[in-house]
Amino acid sequence: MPELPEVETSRRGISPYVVGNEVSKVTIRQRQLRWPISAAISRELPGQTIDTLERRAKYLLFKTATGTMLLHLGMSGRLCIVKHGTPATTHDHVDIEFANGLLLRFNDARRFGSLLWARDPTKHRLLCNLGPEPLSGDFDGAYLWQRARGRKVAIKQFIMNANIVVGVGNIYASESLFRAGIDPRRQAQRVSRVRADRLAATIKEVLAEAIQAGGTTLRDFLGSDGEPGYFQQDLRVYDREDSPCRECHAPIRRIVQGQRATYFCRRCQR
DNA sequence: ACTGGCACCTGGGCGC
DNA sequence: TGCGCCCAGGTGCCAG
Repeated sequence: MPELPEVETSRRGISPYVVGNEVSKVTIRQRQLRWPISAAISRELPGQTIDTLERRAKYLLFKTATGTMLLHLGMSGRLCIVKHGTPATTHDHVDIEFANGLLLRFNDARRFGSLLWARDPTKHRLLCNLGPEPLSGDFDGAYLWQRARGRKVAIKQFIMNANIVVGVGNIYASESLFRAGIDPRRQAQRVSRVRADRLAATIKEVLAEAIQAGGTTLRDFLGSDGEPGYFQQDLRVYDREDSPCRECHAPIRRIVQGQRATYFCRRCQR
């Protein structure tokens, strides 16, 4: 589920039901996520209004008058909006109830997600060292190329490093490298200035397209359905091992880099 | 300062 | 049908 486009899709989906509403109750069924859920969540949140719902990297930021709730979906986290009294099922770890009769439910089978409290999120240890947002003006080829000086790590792992740029997950790393025609194994420092421009552009393009596609799944958010998203049909290499490249028909290869699967076309990517 | 490897956790799919 | 194995969209932390 949660790459940056999915997190952004979730943000847009739940925003209308959350922003401007008062929290009436917090129910925590499973406190042990990636880190224990901050005790401050159930202490601070009830009685407060969610003023804004923002996203930084793959974190959702629920801002209130006294602080911010940070929510990360990890690998398997999902959010849905349901009515009060809707029975919880397996892995429904947290409910944030609102005075309007609805509640925000957090479900996370693998429990790699997290729910934390911060007075000032910009100073939080998990957020303060993050790289720029990929869709912002702060991220471009010049920046990417500059940061890659002296870096021998493979370009795929380099763009997945959140200190360099946030939000490029395993799927979109492969997809943007394919579109840029760059071999994922190439050392970061060996990507030319011109191709760094190209790569920054394809990262923005792929993420923007995926948000667009994810946006089409927003409709039945209230129904709490797990939403598949439509970007899957636009994937050119991810999860397509041995299938023909859509450009040259050579078989798509699967390799492992940093214990993660990488998919690419040997002929199209150099 | 970089890099690679491990850790956290559950569930689905596959081969036998 | 059951069991063992591998894989999964993230990312902080550790040792070298």
